[in-house]
Amino acid sequence: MQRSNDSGTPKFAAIKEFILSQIETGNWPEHSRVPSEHALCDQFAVSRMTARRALQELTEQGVLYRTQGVGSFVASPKSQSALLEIRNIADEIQARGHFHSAQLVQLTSLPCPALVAGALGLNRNEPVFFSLIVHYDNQTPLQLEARYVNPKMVPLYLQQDFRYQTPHEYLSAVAPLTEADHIIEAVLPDEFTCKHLKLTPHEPCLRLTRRTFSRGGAVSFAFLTSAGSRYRLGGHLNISPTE
Amino acid sequence: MQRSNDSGTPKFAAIKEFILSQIETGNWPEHSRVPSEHALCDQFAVSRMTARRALQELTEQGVLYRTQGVGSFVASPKSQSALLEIRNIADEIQARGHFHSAQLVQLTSLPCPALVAGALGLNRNEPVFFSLIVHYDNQTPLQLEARYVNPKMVPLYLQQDFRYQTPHEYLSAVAPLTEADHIIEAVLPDEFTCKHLKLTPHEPCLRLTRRTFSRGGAVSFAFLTSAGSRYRLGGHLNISPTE
DNA sequence: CGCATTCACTTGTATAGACAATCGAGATCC
DNA sequence: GGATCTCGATTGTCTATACAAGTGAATGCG
Repeated sequence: MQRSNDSGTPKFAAIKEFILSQIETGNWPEHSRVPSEHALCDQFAVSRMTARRALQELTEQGVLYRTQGVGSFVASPKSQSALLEIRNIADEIQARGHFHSAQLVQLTSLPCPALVAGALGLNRNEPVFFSLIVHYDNQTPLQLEARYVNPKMVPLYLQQDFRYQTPHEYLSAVAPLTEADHIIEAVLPDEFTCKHLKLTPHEPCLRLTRRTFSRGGAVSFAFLTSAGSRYRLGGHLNISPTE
Repeated sequence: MQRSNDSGTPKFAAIKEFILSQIETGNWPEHSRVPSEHALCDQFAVSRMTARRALQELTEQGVLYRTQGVGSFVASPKSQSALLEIRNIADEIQARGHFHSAQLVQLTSLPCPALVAGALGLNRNEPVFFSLIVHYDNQTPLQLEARYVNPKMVPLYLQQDFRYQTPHEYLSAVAPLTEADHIIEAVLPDEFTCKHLKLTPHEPCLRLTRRTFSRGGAVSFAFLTSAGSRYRLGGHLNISPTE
């Protein structure tokens, strides 16, 4: 194929990355003008259709907005929720101007419970990695994250230090997310959850059960319990009751 | 512009509509093969780039899936939750093989509460339509739907009989959905909700607050409270805590 | 039979050019 | 000054073509 380099990266993808990097570093602030299709043609020595494709895809992802006869511009960062992005709780908390910290309660290998075995495609009692973390927003406990991880997909999971990097961050790096299941429930916290989130047993909680997949198969199965807070759902979603 | 007709419809859009119509009428069932780019070129007398664009956009919308070297195929209808589908609770219940019924508790015009006024872009105490409905799955109450509707967008709302047609069905018909906000919370039911959903005050509930828009502006603002059930979230979503 | 090779078909990336539609700014006219 | 016109810049649609890359089926060989 006609490629700008030997790394296998298509040219339009290289242009997208360039534009995204300019936005991320703050060089191109919100609502600032992005080079026109013609300018990108010159800059990257590509045809207009290729430059156009980069701008087009970024527009579909909500990174840019374009107006015929005027130009292309950087969109508001908040609408940049790409396709299968699952946000990192640390990023969320920092985006609100707060301080995120995490307390590692448990990090171990244990025999796989039946329910988890089914979800991750493992055999019952086969070893599975497990982490239990409390996420704090400033000094307030916000979320209890119980996560089972498939050792075949992520063999070095137990060696990580999750006080400095969330499991989500680490897993995103080693096993890029391709798919996810979600179930959301309203539950009352058990004694253990009450203790870690400093709740009373009558405060309702949202529990999000999330199973993530990467190219090779099921990666992790997580229970994210949050103190009765409100969550905004965005993106293209459908919501259906389960049996 | 080079156009296949004088209606102002671009050629690629005409091809998309053709493909969608074949799928909707059942002519092209799930997983069946869609004409190749080359075949569409001949059929519509367009260049390959134009035929390709139609297939491409339908793929991005989840209507088709394509594999290099193999072909393009009709995707599963369930993943056709494409852009902004919000399911109808009656359809959901019937999809589970159960019987849906609805009890109309209240249907009236009332002065707009402040919170609703902001959400719908109305003035405080200006009249707003309000409906309160209990949805049953077989004989079990499943969801309490409290909905405020913008009279400017849907002037005939109060004339409908919501025992036979859900508000969602009616609104979809008269004001096609273009956008929606969602907030999900875990709450304990108030006395009124307990009564209608036959709950005890200690059973946690999921409350989905949904604001819908059509082309002309905000259409409705609904509070959907469900007895502690589990909800499956699908589609491309992001979930973020609110302030 | 089992295996590798070849080949046709399909999708993916890219080019160079054309005309259409829209907008904004500057020039022109009254 | 204010309204109108023109024109350049920019994005939107489309063509015709080329080569790359993946798949699957047919073919040929040992």
